[in-house]
Amino acid sequence: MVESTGRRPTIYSVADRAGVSIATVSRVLRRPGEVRASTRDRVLAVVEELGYVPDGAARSLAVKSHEAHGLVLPELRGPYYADLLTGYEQGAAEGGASVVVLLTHGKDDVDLLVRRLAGRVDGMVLMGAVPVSTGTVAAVRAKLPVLVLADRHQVSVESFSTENVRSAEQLTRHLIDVHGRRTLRFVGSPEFADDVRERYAGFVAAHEAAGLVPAEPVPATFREDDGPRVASLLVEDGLGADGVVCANDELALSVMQRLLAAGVDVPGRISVTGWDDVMAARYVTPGLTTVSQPVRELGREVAVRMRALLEDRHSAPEQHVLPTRLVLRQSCGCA
Amino acid sequence: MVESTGRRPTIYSVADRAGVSIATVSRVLRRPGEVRASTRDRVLAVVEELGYVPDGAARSLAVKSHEAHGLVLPELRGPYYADLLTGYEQGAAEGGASVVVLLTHGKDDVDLLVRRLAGRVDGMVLMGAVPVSTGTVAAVRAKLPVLVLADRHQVSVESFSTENVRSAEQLTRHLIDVHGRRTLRFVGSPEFADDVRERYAGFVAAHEAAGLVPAEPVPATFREDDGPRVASLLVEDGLGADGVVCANDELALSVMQRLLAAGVDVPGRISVTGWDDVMAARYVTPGLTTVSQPVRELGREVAVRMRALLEDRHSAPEQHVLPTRLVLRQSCGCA
DNA sequence: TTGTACGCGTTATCAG
DNA sequence: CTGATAACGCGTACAA
Repeated sequence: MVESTGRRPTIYSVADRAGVSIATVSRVLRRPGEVRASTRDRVLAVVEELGYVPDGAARSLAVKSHEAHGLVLPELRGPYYADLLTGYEQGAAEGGASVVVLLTHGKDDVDLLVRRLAGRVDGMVLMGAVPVSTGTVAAVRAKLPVLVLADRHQVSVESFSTENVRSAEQLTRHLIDVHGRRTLRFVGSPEFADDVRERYAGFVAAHEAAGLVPAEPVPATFREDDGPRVASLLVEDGLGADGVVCANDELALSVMQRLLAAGVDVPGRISVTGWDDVMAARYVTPGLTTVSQPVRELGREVAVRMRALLEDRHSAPEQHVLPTRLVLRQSCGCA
Repeated sequence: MVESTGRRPTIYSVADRAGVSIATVSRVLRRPGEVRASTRDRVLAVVEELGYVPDGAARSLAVKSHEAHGLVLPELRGPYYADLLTGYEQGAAEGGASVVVLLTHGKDDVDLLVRRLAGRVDGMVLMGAVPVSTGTVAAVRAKLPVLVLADRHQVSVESFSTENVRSAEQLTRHLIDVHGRRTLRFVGSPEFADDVRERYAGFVAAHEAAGLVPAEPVPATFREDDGPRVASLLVEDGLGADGVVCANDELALSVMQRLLAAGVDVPGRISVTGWDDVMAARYVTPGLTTVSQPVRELGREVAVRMRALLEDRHSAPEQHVLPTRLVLRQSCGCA
């Protein structure tokens, strides 16, 4: 086989030019110790000269590994997913794998894309909120290790998440016990995502523990846009509530801003809390009381676990839950 | 429970089970129209039954395309990179390509990783701020199309960026003309990144146009941590300055918070401006005056351009510059 | 309409 | 220490 006319040098081009076989070129790159120094230097010189880089696809085919993980997220707004990706990428990189990101928002053929992705990676991480059919998940699981995040609906599949119920209970309890709140509202749609469901469960638990009756949740997505609607709903309601537990910070910030704009005293008249501890939470006035999740660490741990799974595919599915941390600022009533 | 066996079905398994040749299986998947309906259905049934997904590596090898682009970023903090990635992923997906993300922060072998990545993708996007040697860039460029972002140092390589000089000049001018500021300071290290350099250039230009002498920049990275240092520096300085133009919002928010905490009136005594328009900018008090960049659109346009480059590799390098928008809030002195 | 056979670029085994 | 060669799984001329 002679040099192909293609512009990209192959292992054959290098071998030819260095006067060795392709086996030697491969060895020089993978196990330099097994090659005589003089030969090695000659080959490396040619590699450098030609700018040779092994083709990843061919390599993957030969070693039977894509050296890549798939990470499927709904979107990338807010710090949560970005931090997750950051942590995951680090953990994956430590194992020599790169990360292929698939964002599902705005795509109408998610199932197809996920299936296709399954053919290019060694393992796949699925955010619980991504709109993918159980059939597709099953098909992918049959091919490679799958880890699901922030969704523990199915116990059969291994999952990671941050603690929600107890944190939400602790937060709600704080509002009730420390700040004497009695008519709290929860903002967010529990049926929307598993973590919201758990946060509401904690909200309910705190009420029951205090002998109070929890109110029905005020439906809202994770978008800031819902803030105004919720805020005016609270105001029109004659402000029957004296505290608002929001499913995330975007919602909380937006609601709080509207309340303040309407002349409502926060936290004097009403407490507001969020979830996530975004950057804005510590810059607004009053500072937003919220819950901080170790998202970056979560991402890294997920990656590490994925690497372990790739080594030994027969370990039983585990359910991992990482602890969160309550961040008390001023919006709840704390000094 | 379905388990991943590690031995995935291949095109041969499907062909065998369906009683056809692999060519037919391949055709059914790629050009269904060329196959008789009955045969097609039989094959598809087996595909479904076995959960067959074509191996991406083998496919790439055969079609000579990785169907993937590389995106190399320093990190993922703040909304900039996340938005960029979001836009790019969308644009790439429209062309059927996935995105492999490489984060360089904290890695000490960036050049190696970038070279390796070059073997797994069809094109590569490099953020100007990533610490990669010119030699590596040259080597990668020899293999595949490379697009550089927010760095126009080398005209030979095609680049994308958002407008900096004129926007910074306009912003500075606003502080001078509208708010009567005379002793402005620029916070950020021009030598750190190309876009910071350009923003400082605009800062200088506005001064010259107004017959003022621009002060030397106050060195600072993009990190929030530098805020306190800069703020106390300004205060200790007897607050010789009546305005601070920061290289980005993180810096501005941090500086502003410290100034306010020290009892300094913002914007009464001193104006503060940022760059990027992060979420916190519209929630703080006073609202942060800043510059908004169409980052998402930028990402998408870069992806579209990359796809064009992949079609026709012989177009001359272009320098693309997207317009930005000045966002006036209260921290500059506006009502 | 369907099947055969070869090429894609690398790794790894086994002789030499 | 080095070389020849067989996989790896898929797409596709070319034949039938």
